[in-house]
Amino acid sequence: MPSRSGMTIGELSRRTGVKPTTIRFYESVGMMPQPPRSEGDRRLYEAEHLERLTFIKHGRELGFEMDAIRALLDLAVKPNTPCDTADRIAREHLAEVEAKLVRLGALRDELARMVASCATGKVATCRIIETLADHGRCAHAEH
Amino acid sequence: MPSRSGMTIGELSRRTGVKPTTIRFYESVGMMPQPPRSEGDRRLYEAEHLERLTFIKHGRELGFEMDAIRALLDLAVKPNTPCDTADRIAREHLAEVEAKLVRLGALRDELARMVASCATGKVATCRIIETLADHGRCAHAEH
DNA sequence: GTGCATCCTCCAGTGACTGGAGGAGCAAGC
DNA sequence: GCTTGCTCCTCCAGTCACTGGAGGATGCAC
Repeated sequence: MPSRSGMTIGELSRRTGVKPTTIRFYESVGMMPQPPRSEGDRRLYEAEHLERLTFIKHGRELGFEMDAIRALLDLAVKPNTPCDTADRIAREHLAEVEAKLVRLGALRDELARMVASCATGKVATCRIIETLADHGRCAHAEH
Repeated sequence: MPSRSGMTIGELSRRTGVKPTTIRFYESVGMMPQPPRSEGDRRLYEAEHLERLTFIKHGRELGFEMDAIRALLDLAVKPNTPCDTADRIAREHLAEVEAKLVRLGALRDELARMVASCATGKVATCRIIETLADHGRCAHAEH
């Protein structure tokens, strides 16, 4: 079954939610292959491109860096290698995400505290400014 | 009480944990003032610079964008204005942070699920690759 | 006076895009 | 056939918040 038509970059964009400029960018950095072109020099994409772009998009949404996604894509196309590498990449990323969650949680508490204690008075007594200026008054974990 | 000596950029760096290059960068974009120089053209910082840089650093750690910090710094130096603006900035940021926390939590769950379900077999049966490739199998909230 | 650390400026690079200029292709309506 | 308006093309510059290197000057201890 040969490809009947292929979709334009706009259609691929609509189906994946990735902007045309970004798709072209992915092509330019080798994350997406150069697709065949129409007579009028337009990119024509097939289902395989849709899949690959979905993979990339999903990876980016999960916060993977492009290098990590590249590695995962390499693995994805040779299905008989053991998946230790994919596992390691995901595990490392999970650790990072968990650390970030802790940080961000502390951050939210600090901000909530700041907002709550601002009695909408003058800046001179505003805790938001104080909290940022004064280290001693800071409830943030990492100093 | 006039300033006795002033510290070098290296010392300021050590005390704040902000790299010299970054301090110079902050100066170049107007976030930090141009400090007086020594005879040998070195930057000499005083306590006020330490405070301001701490303010900036703290703001960045809390995830404020540089424009927001600039706005807060402007407020901080004129203490008689009402702090509605500072309050608004913090409130907006708090909302963003809370949204981010939710997203990141979902992400962690997804990643944990991915890692847990990888039976260290072959890539062909590895859920990490699957999860990234296949939209249907995805537990992630935003599609 | 001789190392060596620190400092200086300037400039280019990073990641992951984004947007604009300037032009060509294409489909629909008149 | 012609015009309108959208999509597409390439190329290039800009974004944010830094980071790092080149090439040279300064400062200080031994």
